[in-house]
Amino acid sequence: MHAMDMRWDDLQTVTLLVRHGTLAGAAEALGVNYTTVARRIRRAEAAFGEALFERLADGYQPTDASRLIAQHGDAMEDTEHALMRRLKGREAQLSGPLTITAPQLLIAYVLSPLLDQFTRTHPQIDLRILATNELVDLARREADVAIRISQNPGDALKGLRLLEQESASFASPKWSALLQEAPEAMVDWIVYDVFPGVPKGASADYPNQRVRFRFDDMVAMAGAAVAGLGVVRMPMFLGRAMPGLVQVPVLPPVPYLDIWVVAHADVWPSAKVRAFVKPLTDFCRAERKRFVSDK
Amino acid sequence: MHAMDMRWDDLQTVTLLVRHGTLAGAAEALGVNYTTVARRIRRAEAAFGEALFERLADGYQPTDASRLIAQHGDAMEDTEHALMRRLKGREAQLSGPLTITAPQLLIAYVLSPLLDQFTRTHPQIDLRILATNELVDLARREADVAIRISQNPGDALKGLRLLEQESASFASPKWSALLQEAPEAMVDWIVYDVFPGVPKGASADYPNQRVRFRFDDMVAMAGAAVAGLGVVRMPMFLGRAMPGLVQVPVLPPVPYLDIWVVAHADVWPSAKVRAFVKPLTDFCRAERKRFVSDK
DNA sequence: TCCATGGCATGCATTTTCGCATGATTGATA
DNA sequence: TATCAATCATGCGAAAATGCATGCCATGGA
Repeated sequence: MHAMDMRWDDLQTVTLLVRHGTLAGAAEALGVNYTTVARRIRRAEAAFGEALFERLADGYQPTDASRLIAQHGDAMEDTEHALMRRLKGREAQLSGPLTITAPQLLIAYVLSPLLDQFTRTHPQIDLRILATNELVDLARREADVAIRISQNPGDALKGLRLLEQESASFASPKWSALLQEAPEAMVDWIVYDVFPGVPKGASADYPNQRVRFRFDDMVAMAGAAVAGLGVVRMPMFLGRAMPGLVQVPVLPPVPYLDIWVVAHADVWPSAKVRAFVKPLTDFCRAERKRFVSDK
Repeated sequence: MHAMDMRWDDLQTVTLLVRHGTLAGAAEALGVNYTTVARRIRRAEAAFGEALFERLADGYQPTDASRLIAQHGDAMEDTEHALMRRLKGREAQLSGPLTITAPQLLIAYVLSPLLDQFTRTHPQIDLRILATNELVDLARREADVAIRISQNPGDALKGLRLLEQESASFASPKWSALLQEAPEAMVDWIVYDVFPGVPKGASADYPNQRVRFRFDDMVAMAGAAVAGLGVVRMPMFLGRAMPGLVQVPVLPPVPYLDIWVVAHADVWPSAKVRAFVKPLTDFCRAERKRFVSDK
């Protein structure tokens, strides 16, 4: 290690190559050609006077030295993300990008009109929507705002509870008719992977119940229910909104996870976030009845 | 703030420009031409979509945004320094640069033979010596090893106490003769800025003492003493080694600050540091008598 | 008032960096 | 076993970044 003339760009490149393991992976993360990554690595190795990777057929294998670099590079990256969040939070203008994330089904069946309205009100804001059930990392600025179905906002996040909601059992009209005629018949459940087993609180009027399918995706479950494969526990709003489904009394309405809007505390004050959250809360207040059973 | 395509090099450049205030200053710190700094700043401003500096006649004045960037850039720099220390500490080979710092006078009158020997033993090590009384920042790797005159090694540093030493009063032979003949005559002190006032513990045999000069530099004080301007309290080793000075009994030998060799804990294990510290301790043990009064 | 100094902007030539195309190697797959 | 996909190395021309020289402006002192 002689010159020690280290560029921060090269530190970042080493860090990403350790993280991804291949030139192509690191290059994509950096938004450059993979040849560039290879050359920066060579330059870094020259600067340190020490090999940082073993070149193997299936990628670059980090050495102890490069792992040490990556460890510190990760810390530098965390600081960079903190900076970017702070800068985002300072923004006052209602223009430029705003990335939000929400569960696909909430967007598809509930939020679309709000998003339509929002982009009309703020044509200068470039709204990007991540419709996914994955937990996107707000600290790393994968999104600015998240609408989440959970019991609390989470670490280092600020947020508001938008809605309380209930879930109930839904199925095809055919199933509905069958249940009415023959309550003692076997009830086939289609359940969510994360809540395996027959839902708790099922009515005693239906003595025979079993789990027939376990899915990892609610879109697919709803489709299966429409196709008549069984009964699905789902949020009220979804069962009511999906054509081809009707509520069935196997599982009476029970409280379900709340719906929150959250952002990193650094980003929360940003004008664009404020401009999004305000109409969102109004919208949810107006739509509240769709989420709970009629009383 | 739109593209947000931020390079770490540019973050570093913004940070240094905030720190130094002028293009030339930041450029020197980066080792590039100042035009390059100006261009990187323009690029960063384009990336953020926001001005980061006010161009004034006497330099670049940071805005709130660039101060925020610099704050995080400083943190990233700290991480970089930590990395460099760790890498330095891992080094096993006895070649390449090693930077040490010690007080000028200690080098000039005591350590030179050791340094001579060290470079003969390790010709592959490129030894750089910062002879200064300034506290160089070992955390920022301004030096790898420091020899310091103080009571303890300091934060986050590892070290060994090399020597205990005493100080006493020294003056020119002329003063020495005068003091012997006329103890009641006025004794002129030349004192160190950091210890203003007549040194504590001065002998009662000399009733008339005053501070005649206050200096900020021991080299100059010693020179003034040789020139006969007064009496100086200085470490034993120095008074004994300086031609033209003799010890005078105004201030009997009293304990003085210890001499330590220290390094950052991350750097301490490095082979080169080990190779330097070992002969240094041996050398100091052999020279110990020069630092205390004959008993 | 004039000049020296320190700081910055701009245009041009050079150096460095980068992306693309090609070819080689490895490991998995049909 | 043959093929395909993924990965890396290398050479070449394009693009970007850099350094240098020149000129401008403000400030402060002689």
